[in-house]
Amino acid sequence: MSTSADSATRLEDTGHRLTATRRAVLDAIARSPRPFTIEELSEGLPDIGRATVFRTVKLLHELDIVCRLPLEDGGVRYQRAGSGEHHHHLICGGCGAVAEFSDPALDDAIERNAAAAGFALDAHSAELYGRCAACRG
Amino acid sequence: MSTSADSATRLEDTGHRLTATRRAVLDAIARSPRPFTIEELSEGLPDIGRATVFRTVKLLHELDIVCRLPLEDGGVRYQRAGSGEHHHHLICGGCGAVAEFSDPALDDAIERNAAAAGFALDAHSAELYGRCAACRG
DNA sequence: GTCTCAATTGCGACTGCGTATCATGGGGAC
DNA sequence: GTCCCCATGATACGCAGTCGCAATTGAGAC
Repeated sequence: MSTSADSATRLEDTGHRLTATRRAVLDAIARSPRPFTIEELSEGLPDIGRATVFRTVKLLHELDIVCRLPLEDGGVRYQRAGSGEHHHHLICGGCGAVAEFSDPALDDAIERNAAAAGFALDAHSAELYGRCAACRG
Repeated sequence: MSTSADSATRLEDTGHRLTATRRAVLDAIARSPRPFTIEELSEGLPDIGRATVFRTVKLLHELDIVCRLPLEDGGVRYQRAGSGEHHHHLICGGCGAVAEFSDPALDDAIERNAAAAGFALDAHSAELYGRCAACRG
């Protein structure tokens, strides 16, 4: 699990300033128990401008400190990146919980299909939507 | 390959009216050689209101007549649904070409991971981003 | 410490995509 | 033809995200 302090280090290591504002955003993200929207994050940080929250989350996404979750309805939420490793998401439509998983077989299948079509793969996304065990009860 | 006429039939079969406006939208989509944005479609149909184009494409998407392509940059394009069967997309970042493929191994991997996490799967998406053979030349 | 300068911030205006409202028009069952 | 209701167009609106710019601030140089 990456901490707010780890993320701060990553920011500095990549040549970005570690400002009080960014610390506050990182802490708010670290405290968030579940995937958040920019709006929610911004509400919890009333002294920080909305544009800055957008800019900061965008930066954190570029640094793989947070990951972006495209939702089934077209909306977007963000979440701390667990390990930094490549992974996919299972998103519960009931409670919004997100589980991460990685599976070499899945990645293999993706690469095989890209190669078969003559594509050089840059990136891919795979999101699974359903109901978690708790929401099926 | 589904045609504009097939789509018209599907519209009527599902209890929707086949109006001149909808025919025009279906024809414009059938004529589109590559994935289109609502904006592009609307430009080609100057006599049809923008809201109507949005409404019509949304309806066609619900009927699986067109499919929605989320792009790497967060944008969205649409495309005639090829077969109506379940499939995934390879999207070229160079020329915008989209190739469809389906792969039971990929779907198996997805279902296996959902089951392992205790999720009941409703839907999933898998988009692959890269460069097609022509754009790599 | 303090100087300095580029990175960062906040504000507010702005853009773009998509939706809601509502009066008008047109399809098709009868 | 009549009637009802779906579909349409125009426009206003809402929302997410970005831009421009002036003011602020971090952090290395000294």
